[in-house]
Amino acid sequence: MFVSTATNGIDAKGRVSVPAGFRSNVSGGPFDGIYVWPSFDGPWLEGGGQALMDDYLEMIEAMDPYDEARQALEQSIFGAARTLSFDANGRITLPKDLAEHAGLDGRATFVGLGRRFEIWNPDSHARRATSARAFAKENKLKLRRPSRMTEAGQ
Amino acid sequence: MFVSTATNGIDAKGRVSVPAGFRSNVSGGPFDGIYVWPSFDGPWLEGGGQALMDDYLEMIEAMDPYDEARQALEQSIFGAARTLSFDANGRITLPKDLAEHAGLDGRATFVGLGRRFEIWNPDSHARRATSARAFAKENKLKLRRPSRMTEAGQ
DNA sequence: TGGGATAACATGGGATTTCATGGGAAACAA
DNA sequence: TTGTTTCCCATGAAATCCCATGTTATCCCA
Repeated sequence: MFVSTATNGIDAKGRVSVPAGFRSNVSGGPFDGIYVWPSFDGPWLEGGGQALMDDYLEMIEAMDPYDEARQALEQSIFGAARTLSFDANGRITLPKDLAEHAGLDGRATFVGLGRRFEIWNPDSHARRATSARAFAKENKLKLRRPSRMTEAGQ
Repeated sequence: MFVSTATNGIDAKGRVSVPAGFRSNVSGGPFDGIYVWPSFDGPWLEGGGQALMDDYLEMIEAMDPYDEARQALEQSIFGAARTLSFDANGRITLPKDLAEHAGLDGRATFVGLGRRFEIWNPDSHARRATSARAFAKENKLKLRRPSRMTEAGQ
């Protein structure tokens, strides 16, 4: 599971260390790296490991092949994603266009979100974290165990 | 899995490099190349590796022998597909009629879509990608985990 | 429980390989 | 022949690998 938040430097070659906890979360499979793509919701990046992409593929393939929403999601997730593999020290090289989309300049903040994670400009993330806390406080009652929601049917 | 988008040049001989990530995705089998056919949905090409064709074959064979839809699919996919093998440098030679169908002129954009990929005219693809992003943003809620879709109350 | 030893992590820079691309020669077809 | 296709080699740019280093966290043992 991706948890916690860490900010690492981006060097002149565009390389940035992926937090060690994130790395151990995706290790084990044949692909030693992560998938990253621009969020279509705003100026940050979305990411995950092979397992997340497999989930997305399954979800998308459950949709009707000629559903416009399916084609848009395929394009915006799989078409936009990059496979970024780790070097010997656990770094990835962030492509310029991705760094640009997220407004990254020298530093990147990795935010663990369970099954996936996000990469933010540190300043933008600080602002967003503040409002997210307020929002979480207002909505804390929505936190329910999934099993509770399905008990009747299972 | 086919992911990410890349644009490569088509030279005077009709040769175009297949993105390295796509190549490694189809390597391993006896056929070192890809299958490509004109989309019956619009001016672009569809493609995939041996695994995709095997999947299509299985799906089609599950249909009734004289189902009109089956015959249309057989004709449009297996009948129209070409086997394009890689040269020593990972290029394929695009047949003229395929390039024409997709309006390719000097450059070709490969778009990874998970199990399959598409080949586009770069300009057409740029337009499509823009509208797809907007559409994906509006329809992201259609992405549901399959198990959740069967829950009572949803 | 202190404090030194050890390992893990993040970072920097140079060397090497891969990748995309171009063109020529040889095999083949019409 | 003439045009086409396949194979082979060359090249520049970009991505990747490899080694070195400081700093922090963890371990171990008295």
